[in-house]
Amino acid sequence: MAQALRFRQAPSPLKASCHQCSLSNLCLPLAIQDNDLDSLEDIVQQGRIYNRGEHIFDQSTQFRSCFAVKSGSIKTSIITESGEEQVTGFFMPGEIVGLDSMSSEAYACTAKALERTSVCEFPVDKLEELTGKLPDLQHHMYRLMSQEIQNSHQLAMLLSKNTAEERIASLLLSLSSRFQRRRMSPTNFSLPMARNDIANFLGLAVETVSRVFTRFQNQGIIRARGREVELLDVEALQLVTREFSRQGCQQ
Amino acid sequence: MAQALRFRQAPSPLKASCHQCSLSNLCLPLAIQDNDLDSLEDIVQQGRIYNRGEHIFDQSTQFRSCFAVKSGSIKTSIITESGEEQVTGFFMPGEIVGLDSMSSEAYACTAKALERTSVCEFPVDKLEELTGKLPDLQHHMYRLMSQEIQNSHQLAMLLSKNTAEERIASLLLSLSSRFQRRRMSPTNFSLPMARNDIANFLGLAVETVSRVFTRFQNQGIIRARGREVELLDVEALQLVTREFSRQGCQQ
DNA sequence: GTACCTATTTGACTTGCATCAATTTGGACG
DNA sequence: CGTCCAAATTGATGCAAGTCAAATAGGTAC
Repeated sequence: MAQALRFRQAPSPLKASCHQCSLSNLCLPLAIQDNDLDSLEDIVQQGRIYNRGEHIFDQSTQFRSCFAVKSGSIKTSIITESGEEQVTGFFMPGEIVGLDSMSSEAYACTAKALERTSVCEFPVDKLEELTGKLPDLQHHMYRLMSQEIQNSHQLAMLLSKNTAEERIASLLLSLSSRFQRRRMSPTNFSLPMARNDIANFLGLAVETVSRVFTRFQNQGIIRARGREVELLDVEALQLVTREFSRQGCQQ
Repeated sequence: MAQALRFRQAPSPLKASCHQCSLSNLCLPLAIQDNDLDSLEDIVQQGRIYNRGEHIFDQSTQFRSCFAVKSGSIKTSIITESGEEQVTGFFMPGEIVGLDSMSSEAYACTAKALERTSVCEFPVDKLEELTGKLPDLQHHMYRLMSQEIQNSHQLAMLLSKNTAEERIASLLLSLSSRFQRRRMSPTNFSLPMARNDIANFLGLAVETVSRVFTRFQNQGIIRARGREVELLDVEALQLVTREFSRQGCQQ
């Protein structure tokens, strides 16, 4: 049984240490027993560090691996034949990127570091092999993928039914709860992405995003300076996200 | 080796026969070897027949099974706390419903028969057990779920970037190719869903859907009488879906 | 066939957000 | 510290699609 007394020496450069990772309660290790963690470590590769703007992988190149974000953040986007970009998601530490590519030989999207970002790499062939052996891990993979389907449905709903204000309030609250999961302040954080990415993701024009930010600010709901955001009135934000169901509310 | 001479007698009422199913090249059997088909048959239950409007399962009830459509068609939708409905998908024979619920104890959406519909039921606990034993089947599950993520991203893109005409053209073409996969006419089919469902799915008002249909009809691109649709000019439809990337095209 | 209800279509009007245009802010770098 | 370029903001205007309202068509039960 491989547990206890592990020396704090540096791991071999290509092998990640899930045992020591602070994200083990969010990432894949979350799913499995301590004594199976070694077999996960065996297949995980410590990815390199990416600077802002660098691509972790590119749409249409050969699909090899999924990636867990260790630090920093990633945006994924699809490029259409006509060259339009659609941002499909933002990924923060502990979250897994690349699950949407498991249906094909090629990556279905491009993943780009929004800031200085480090990742762990899971080669899919080995990952599939391992999930065949560890039912808990397999179950977790199903959960993750299913969760991503649900997220995407939520996004679709947001895009098809909600106003600009509601979309932005939802995004802020989503980020807030994701920061909170990592035991960071849920009301005081720095947006990893540009206004442009927010706009694209939410199906809005940049100008609209900017206007809504200032409107929220004037209403005293948030305080925003550049990418620094403070949520002053979370309840008000939550109210905004459900606003569209109001019936005859003036103001 | 279980193949050849199978008598055409009725299968036991609760057990489905994947061997004899005409959809075996679309559905789960697609993924696995002939000699593993028996183990799939062992866990599949022949579902009952649902009349139009009946629910196959309901959001927030205990998640037990995924379902393959045998005949007919199904729409899935999410109901928000405020009672709004968002249609998240349409499922035709050979397609699998319920994959978005595998992350939770409860169904993430409601599945409703759009017409007289029969299904096969895959209890998830047994399905997970089986995919642990059959790597090909596991791989196929990953593919299916990943494909559903991609579909949903495509939908999000459609909703956030495309006009009403483009959205409807896309839907018609999607249905067309799905009919074609089943060796039915890709240009002459009957819509399983009401205008209302189309509108909801595509984030439009019913009136807009109706107007676009008549506009397409006046342009000679389609012929539509109620739910009966004939695609008269598929190329024109494809052109419409890419229209938004035009630069300075008048008419 | 007639009555009734729902789905669909058509028309007139309104509006939220995109688009276009012009500043202002902010970060990177010599 | 000033220069330069990209990001963000603010203002003015137009339009695609929503909303409201009414007519028509389809489908089902009696």
